[in-house]
Amino acid sequence: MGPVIGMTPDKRAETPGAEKIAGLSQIYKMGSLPEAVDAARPKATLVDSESADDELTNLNWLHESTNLLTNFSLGSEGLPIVSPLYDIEGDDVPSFGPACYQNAEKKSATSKPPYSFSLLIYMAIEHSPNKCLPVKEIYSWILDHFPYFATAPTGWKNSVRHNLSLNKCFQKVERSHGKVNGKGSLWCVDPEYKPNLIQALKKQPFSSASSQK
DNA sequence: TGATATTTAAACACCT
DNA sequence: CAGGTGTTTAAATATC
Repeated sequence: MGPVIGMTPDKRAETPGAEKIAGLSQIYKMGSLPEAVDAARPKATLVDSESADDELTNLNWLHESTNLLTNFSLGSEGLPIVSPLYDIEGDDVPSFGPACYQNAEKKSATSKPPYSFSLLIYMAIEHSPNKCLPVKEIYSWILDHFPYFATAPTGWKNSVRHNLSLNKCFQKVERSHGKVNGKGSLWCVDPEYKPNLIQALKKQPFSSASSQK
């Protein structure tokens, strides 16, 4: 049978800037492709146990973001200067300017954020204190920062999960001992692909919207 | 125009 | 058993 008979066509109509991303597609080709991907991954040294889940609403950066707003720097052309703060090479570099989405955040209050799900997930994970998040927390992060999803149809969670499973950028880390909360695994960003994601983020046209299409 | 990415929907298996 | 989680397939559409 064929359900899925075309999603409401009007959906497309209202996602102006959001579509332009194609970020990953590009990086997939230009970036240093997978190769050693399964070779050695840091495994994300799982957090000890739970300190992760607790804090996740921590939003430390959020505090700053208030200021960031002011601090926010748009590229000369409106490109999201995502990072004067981190290097693509520094594998750690925790700070990523939340400022970038701060902006998007506002616009996406009612409209779809200009980021693909992969990017959304990436941001959520990167902001967690331990760089690892269970799906549930990913949902929360997205909801917190992109209220659009609060009212969006429920399918987006499915999409998030779909992305986690499908996208090589994300790796699952099982909570081996003790299954702590007993709920699912933690997800983190494959360091190998991180640069790619960052690239994609940089490319976000923000909401150059208004003229796409 | 074809290839690839993204999004969305849905079915299913597994686990708690 | 129900609900959440994770995987997979499929189709429509956008972008390169």
